[in-house]
This record gives sequence, structure tokens and C-alpha cells, in this order.
Amino acid sequence: MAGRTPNARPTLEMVAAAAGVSRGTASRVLSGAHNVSPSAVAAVHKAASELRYRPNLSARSLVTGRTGLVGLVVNESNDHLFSDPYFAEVARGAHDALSEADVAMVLTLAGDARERDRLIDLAALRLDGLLVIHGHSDLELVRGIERVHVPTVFSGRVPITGESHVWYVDADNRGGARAATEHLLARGCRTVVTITGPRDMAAGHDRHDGWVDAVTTAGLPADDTRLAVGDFSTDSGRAAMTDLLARVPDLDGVFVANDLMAVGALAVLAEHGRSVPADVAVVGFDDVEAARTSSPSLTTVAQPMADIGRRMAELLLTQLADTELAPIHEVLPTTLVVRDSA
Amino acid sequence: MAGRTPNARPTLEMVAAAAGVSRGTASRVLSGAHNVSPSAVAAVHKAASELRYRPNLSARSLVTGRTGLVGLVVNESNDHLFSDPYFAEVARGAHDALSEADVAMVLTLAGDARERDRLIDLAALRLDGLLVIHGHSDLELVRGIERVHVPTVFSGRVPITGESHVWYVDADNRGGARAATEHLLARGCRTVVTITGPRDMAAGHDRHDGWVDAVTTAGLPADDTRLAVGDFSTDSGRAAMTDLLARVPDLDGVFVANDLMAVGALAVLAEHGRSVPADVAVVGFDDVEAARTSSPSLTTVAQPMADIGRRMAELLLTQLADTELAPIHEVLPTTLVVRDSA
DNA sequence: CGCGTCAGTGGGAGCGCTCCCCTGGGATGA
DNA sequence: TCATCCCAGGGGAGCGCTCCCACTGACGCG
Repeated sequence: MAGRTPNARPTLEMVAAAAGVSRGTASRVLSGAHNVSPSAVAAVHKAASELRYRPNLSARSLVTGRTGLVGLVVNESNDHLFSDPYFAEVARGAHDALSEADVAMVLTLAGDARERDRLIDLAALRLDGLLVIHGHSDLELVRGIERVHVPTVFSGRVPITGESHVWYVDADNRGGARAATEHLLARGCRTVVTITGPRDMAAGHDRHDGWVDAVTTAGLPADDTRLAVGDFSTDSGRAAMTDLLARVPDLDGVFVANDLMAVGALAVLAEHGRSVPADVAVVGFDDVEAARTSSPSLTTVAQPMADIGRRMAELLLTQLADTELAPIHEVLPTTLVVRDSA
Repeated sequence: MAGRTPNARPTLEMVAAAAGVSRGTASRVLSGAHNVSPSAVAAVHKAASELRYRPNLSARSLVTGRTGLVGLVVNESNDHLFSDPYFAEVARGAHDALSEADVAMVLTLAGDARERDRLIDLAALRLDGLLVIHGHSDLELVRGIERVHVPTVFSGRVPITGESHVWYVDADNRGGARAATEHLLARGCRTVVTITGPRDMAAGHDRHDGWVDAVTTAGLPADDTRLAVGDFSTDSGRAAMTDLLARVPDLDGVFVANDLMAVGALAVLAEHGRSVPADVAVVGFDDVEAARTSSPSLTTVAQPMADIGRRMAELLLTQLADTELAPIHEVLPTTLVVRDSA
């Protein structure tokens, strides 16, 4: 009685029968009609919608070799990056671009080695491509992905030497940092220090370079005595600012490599009685919510996060369409958002 | 020359041949060996690993009717919930439980009607089940999902009347709110007001009820004059607190339905010269990062977010294994975390 | 010693689709 | 008028797998 398929989903065969054409013709109609008469097209569409036909994607995949599935990989061990607006925005941008192409996004974590291996397995098994939100540089991950030959686009520059087929989309971290620092200089700051991110993250590295660019161009010193290293967290920003205040008491401008650390720096500055921006001007990076709500509100560098995600998805689609393509590296512009802190 | 499959992936057939058994036997071995001799098991495993065999999941799905794909649905229109720790933690818990069962998680947004329809389409098309992180109650979404008969588990109570097959996992919002309010009462607060969340979110509704429970049990008034409604954002917490201070000047305890609003309330209290907790004691809900870093640090109700995700996944897996099961509603306990604000 | 039983195995059928080759017939050109 | 071309459409093959049924041979029991 109650078989395994009480009301079995209609198949292409049934649609074809209802439309009075063959399965082949119905297939042609349903996947971008070529060489089909208008009457057949109409009949098939009518039958399909009447029967509420939905193609069986497994069957399609079996023959096309495509799954229509793309992995969204986050390589952070804990949930910091995961609950981060950067992740959220990039994911949303990617989601939008992908869903327009009828591709679904599989969320995968690759924080530790076990998760990484599982991901690579999964990718080889059923994913057409990978979108990797690449926090700290994870060479193991890059190598693992290359080994299984799955088309991939990274967010953030991937610092690989040698012949590598890595595609990526990044914000212009260096240019943004340079612009931020130049803004400080233009305000009249003469002792511009920086709080950088971790060295093993391309974003941290590049933003540091941008600061160096601007400071040296202005003929000022950009050595390590004018710099403190944080880890992109608010607490590390506090610590770095405290450290810098002790080492460079006459500082009058700070470029902080992200907003969270900048908020920490702002708090320390206030505790030390330094008025912002009168005594010390501060510029952050990212333009997250906290930049608007801090006091004073934070001048910062905005990066087009949703666009990064969207562009990653588009490049992946391109790569999927032509696997032989040479790697593309795309750098998206940043914009300085001037608020009260500088 | 360069055909479409330069080095074609090995098939089960090839593994079977290499192991000297039939395809049927190889299949049996690879999917939980039953009635297979130890020697055959060993031979198949050896051949499979030597050939680096990976089953074609599309082929498997085609015959089993299962895709091994579960949708993770977020029904917020913007990225607020999406970048929220609640989402991050629930997603992580679900991810862990699911990946242990070799099920992948497809991230899907269902903020507006278009996205919702697309999701329902997608679900009917290729998803075995759905995990819905249900912010505001979206009846359209619930109905749409029921229509396509896809097993689903919601996060958060789903307030549906009538016969409905909804499964959900929720935190004990009402009990947590009651405990929070009782804590305020136990400290000696006599005029305990509340800032609630939106009425159309079950969490907002239930936390309000918990406050009512505790306040009325203490023989105190719990009417609408002692309450202000926010939308779970920091700004709305500020507004609500300002409003309450004007309407109930002698208030000495505030139960705020989430931490973000509580942080806003704390700021307003400070601006009005009310010392926390000496003049006014404040308790929040959620135990997010901000609760630890606010000043004073926030006493709050922690909910087991990762467990909610994990449990949702487990219930979905149960449901997948036996579709006839009656709906399960699970409520997970919360814990009061006492810090400085109360 | 013959029969039934049962673990172990082989292999056919078939999931629903796309691809591709083939046919039929109308339009075209000689 | 007849050969040629081409466009629509039909339908077989086959993707890689699981399911199931039938078969084999070893074993136990009457």
C-alpha cells in the first residue's frame, strides 16, 4: 500500500508525456531551449508547471558531473571571525551572486586539521568549487585544496611563492592604509605610529606596508619603535596603545589596522587624558558598526565587503566555466570615512 | 587527447575488479558491511584506498533519494542576526553534529519573500531537511516549508496554533527571565522594570512572561507602565531606558531582554548619574561578548547556543531516520551569570 | 545419505537525467 | 521534378550507484 513514494515526484518522462513530446525534447526545453519549436516549448512549460515538476538534481549531476554546490570555507579555529561582520558581509555578497546562478553554498569550517581534512574530502566528493574566507594564512589548506584540483577563490591575498594557481579577491589594504596615514599627516600629525595586525595575516602585513609608504614619503621615520603588534581584538588594541604611549609619549597620530583595536586604543587614550582628536588623531580600518558608535566616532577605512563576496563568487563561476583560465587577482578599492577621531 | 576526464575518478566497478569481488559486494562493504566475509572486506578496503576511491554522491543520491544536504536557514532581512553570535554559535553546534553524520550544511537566507520562495524551491529540490534559525516569527515561511514536506527543526519556539508538525529547540527564555528577575528581587530591588524585545519574536514574548512571573509572585505590579519595548538593538535599549527613567523615576532594578539593549541601558543610566548596581541593578540576557566588556560588567542569563544548534541537528537527523515521528519540542536550561551590574 | 538452511556473493534492474545520433519531412536549389 | 540540406524531434545509451533476487556451497539434522 503505502509504498516508499506515496505521491512520487513527477519525472521528466511524465512531463514529456503530458506535453506530447519526447523526453529529449522536454529536456532541451527545460535547459535553455535550442532547436525546439515554439509550440513544443509552450507545451512543455505548461505540462511542467501543471505537474509541478522539479528536476532531480542528483540525476542531472550524475550525468553532467556538476553538483551546483560551492563550499564557503572559514578557516578560523574559533568563532571570532565567524561572528565577524567581515564574514557576514562577504558571505551575503557571495550568496547573492551564487543564488542568481542557481548554485547553493555549503558552509564549512576549517579551523583545525581535522576539519580541514574533512573539508578537502567533502570538496573532492561533491563540491564544484570553493570560496575561502582566509583569515590567517593557512598554507596547509591552500596546498590541500590544490591537491584535489577544486576551483577556488580566496578572500584576501594569498602569499604563496612559486607557481601557484591561486585566485583571490582582496581589498586594497595597502592603499587604504596609506590613505589613512596620509589623512593623519595632512591634519598636521608629525609623530604617526601604528598598531598592526598579526604578521601571518595578509591584511595585517599589507596595512602595515601602507603606513610605511605614507610615513616614509613624508620623510618621517617608520621603524619598529613606532609600531606595536596586536591580534585584531579590542583587548590587544588596548595593550598596544598602552605600550606605544609609554614608548612614544609625544605621538600625535595613530593608524590602527582595524576598528576593534582602534576602539581599544581610544579607551586607553581617554584613560590617559589625551583628547581625541585634539591631542591624538586616530584612524581605524574596516568601518564596522563599532566605528560609528564609539566616542568619539572613528575615522576609518571602509572596504567593500559584500562586493568582495560577490566578486569572489563571480570569479569562481568564471573559473568553473573555463578551468584552463590563468589565475585572476582582483583588488577592490577602499574609501576613507572621515568621522570625529581624525 | 585531453578528453573530458583526463584521469577519471575510479568507480565502484573498478574497486570491485581490483578486489576480485563483484560490484554488489564492494558496495556492501563500503556502506556498513553486512553479510560479507572478512577477507572480502579487507580486499575491498585495500583496493579502495589504493585507487583513492571516492563514491559518487550524485549516483548514490539518485538511488537512495537522499542528498546528505541540510539547509541552514536564516530568516533575517539584513545581516544583523547573521553577524550575531547567536547565529554563529548555533551554526557551529549544528555544523559539528551534522558533519559527524556526514551531512553537509547549505547556508540559505530567507529574509524577504523572494529569498523565501527560492529557499523553499531549493529545499524541495535537493535538501533532506532544514534547520531554521527563526528570529521574528515568519508564518509564511513555516507554512511554505510545511507545504513541501521537508523535515525541519526550528530554533526558538514557533507559536503556531492548530495542528502543526513543527519541531523546535529553544532555550528556557521564560525560566531564565524569571531567574534574572528573582535575582533582582533577592538583591532587594522593589521597583523592577523591564525592557522587552519585539512581541513578534517568541524570545521577546517569553522573556517578558518570565519577568511577569517573578514580579507578580513577589506581589509587585507587572503592568505595562513598568515596561518598554525595544528591538534587541543597542540604540533601542538606550531609547527604552530613557523612556522608563522618565516614567518610573524610582526604578531600582531593570531586567533587559538581551545584552545589546542592556548595554544601551547602562550608558543611559550612567548619563543620568545613576550608579549601577548601587542605585539601579541591571540584568541582561544572552551572555554575549559585550556583557563581559561593558562597564560595569553585565549580570546576564546565558543560553547554551552551541547546544541548541547541536540538538537541532540531532533532532533533524532523528526525524530524517523516521519521518512518522511526532513533533518534539525541546527546551534547554539557561544559567544566570552574576557579574557587577546586579 | 538426502534434504533444508543460510551466510556469502554475483549481477540485473533501474533511479532520472543529458547527450548524441538518427530519422522524417519541409524548404531550397538545380 | 528530384536531390540536397537542415531543423525538430525521437529515443537509445549510459552516468555510478544501491537494491534485491537468485544462486552457490558448506553445514546440520533427521
